[in-house]
Amino acid sequence: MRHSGRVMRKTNPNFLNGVPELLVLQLLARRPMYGYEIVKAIQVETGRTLAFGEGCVYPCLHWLEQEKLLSSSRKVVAGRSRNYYQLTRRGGKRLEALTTDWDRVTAGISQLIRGAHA
Amino acid sequence: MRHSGRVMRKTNPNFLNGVPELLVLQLLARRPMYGYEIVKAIQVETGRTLAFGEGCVYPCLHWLEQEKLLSSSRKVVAGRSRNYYQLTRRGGKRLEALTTDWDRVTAGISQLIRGAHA
DNA sequence: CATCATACCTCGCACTTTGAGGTTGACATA
DNA sequence: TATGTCAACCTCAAAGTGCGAGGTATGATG
Repeated sequence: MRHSGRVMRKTNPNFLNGVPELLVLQLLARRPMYGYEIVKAIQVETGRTLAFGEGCVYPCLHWLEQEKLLSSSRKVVAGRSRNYYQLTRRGGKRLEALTTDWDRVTAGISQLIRGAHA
Repeated sequence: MRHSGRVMRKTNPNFLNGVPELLVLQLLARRPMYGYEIVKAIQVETGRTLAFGEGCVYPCLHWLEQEKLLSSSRKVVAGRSRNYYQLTRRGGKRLEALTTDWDRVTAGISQLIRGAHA
């Protein structure tokens, strides 16, 4: 992910890296969530396979918001202040694109692993 | 991949990174190949989805050999000097492990993407 | 003989994640 | 009321990774 406002990668899609971005967008497509919640959700919903730390997720959220893929709103729930993030329309499109990319990448790798009957 | 002889990562498996290592080992499990050939093979056999450059593959090969996961032997074919790499027994075990990891990771991510009916 | 493709290699840069740190406020318990 | 613990946010240095561009040398093609 280009936290520093860089360009899109040319050859390989941002994957094999940008996974956190995909997961965050996917989770937020279901319902608005706040950062801390997302960190936990990634652990739980991947069956403990993945665990991206806060130091990864928070910067990711900030960058996504800056890019207008997410919008945020502070809410106080149960005496706690939370910053809820929500998918924008652009974010939705982005999610679609990333999901397609992910599918292509895994398909490609599977193809090679399975022995490439091509 | 730990080109600098580092330790295994604690949380997330080396994937979403170590993909090149997986692909290289997998290709060599089929038959011995030389570096340049591997670079091209990855492009072709993933259906142009992935393209790891020589600057990625060569260091990877060197590291794998150093770790005794591969062995190499120079051969002259068609007037060209080629360095053929071959999987060692250790390399085979490593490949099994990495494949398992890869399956777990993709399963985890798919689970989250598909909506986690857990 | 110039140019291209093969075949090997290395390095620096940019990017990403890790892991550990810090802050604030709520709530429990002793 | 002190202590601790969790929720919730945040940041940063360090380590890991791949990209892209560089470089060498040989053989084939025109």
